[in-house]
Amino acid sequence: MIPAPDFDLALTLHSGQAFHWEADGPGFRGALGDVAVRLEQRGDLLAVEPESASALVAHYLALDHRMAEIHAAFPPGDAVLAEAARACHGLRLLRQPFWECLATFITSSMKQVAHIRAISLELRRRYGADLGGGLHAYPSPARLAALSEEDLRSCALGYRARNLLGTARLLAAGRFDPAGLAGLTREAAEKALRTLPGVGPKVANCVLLFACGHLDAFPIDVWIERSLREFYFPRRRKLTAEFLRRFAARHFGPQGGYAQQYLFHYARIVRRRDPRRISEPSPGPSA
DNA sequence: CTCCAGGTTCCGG
DNA sequence: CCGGAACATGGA
Repeated sequence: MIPAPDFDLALTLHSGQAFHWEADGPGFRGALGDVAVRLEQRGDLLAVEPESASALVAHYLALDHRMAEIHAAFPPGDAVLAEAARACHGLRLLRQPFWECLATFITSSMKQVAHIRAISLELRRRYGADLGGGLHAYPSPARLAALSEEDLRSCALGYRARNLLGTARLLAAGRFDPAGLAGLTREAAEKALRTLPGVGPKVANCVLLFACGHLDAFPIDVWIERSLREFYFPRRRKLTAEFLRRFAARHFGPQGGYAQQYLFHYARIVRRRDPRRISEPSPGPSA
């Protein structure tokens, strides 16, 4: 048992950061890197099996993030963000292993969350180390690099197969060193990541936020774009990616990553409740 | 059947 | 620099 105040395990594991956790009764099972663990929340405590993985789990779940300070740094007058943050109480930005985060988000483009999950689990099952109990580690760059594009396409990867394979081969060959990102600024790290095939601004920022600890990273996907458009710029004709990026950095500040994750998840919650609440990108009351 | 999904890349103006 | 289109697959 480890202390986990202001934390919501189910919310965190279902917030679209990692895609491989499986419900197991009131708890969850999954691979944390190459360690199989079971997690179960009991109030402000977290039961971890095996107990020897407790420190690993606490780090992965970012239980040390000081949420009060993070929320205090949000723009004071932003009622939308305050509402989203309230709805997402207990959500943490994970510290995921670099490679599986990068790889899963390369496979995420133009895919629903359920599809990303299916692809991730299939890659693990076929090519990942068997951890017992039906759990598998994410296959290493070297393992994937040895496969053919056809192997990957048969995991329902579609056109993403080429990108995943290309990136896996660059890492396996030592032509791209993840450790080299550690000392870089967010901007420099993003630039380096974007040299990889299948990694554009969105995927790069996901990796920076969910794996590299850059809490100012702000991935802009279709959901965030809709939210920003609807809540912050309902009357503006066109919103370029660059404009939104600058706005987010200025408005949400150094903890923008948390704001982003709250807005992302909130938009999806609201949409489930009422599909018309978050509108399509088409502007204007002409309908 | 049509539309869309946590985008990236390439191409023509 | 900008808008558009191609890219695979499956669920709603």
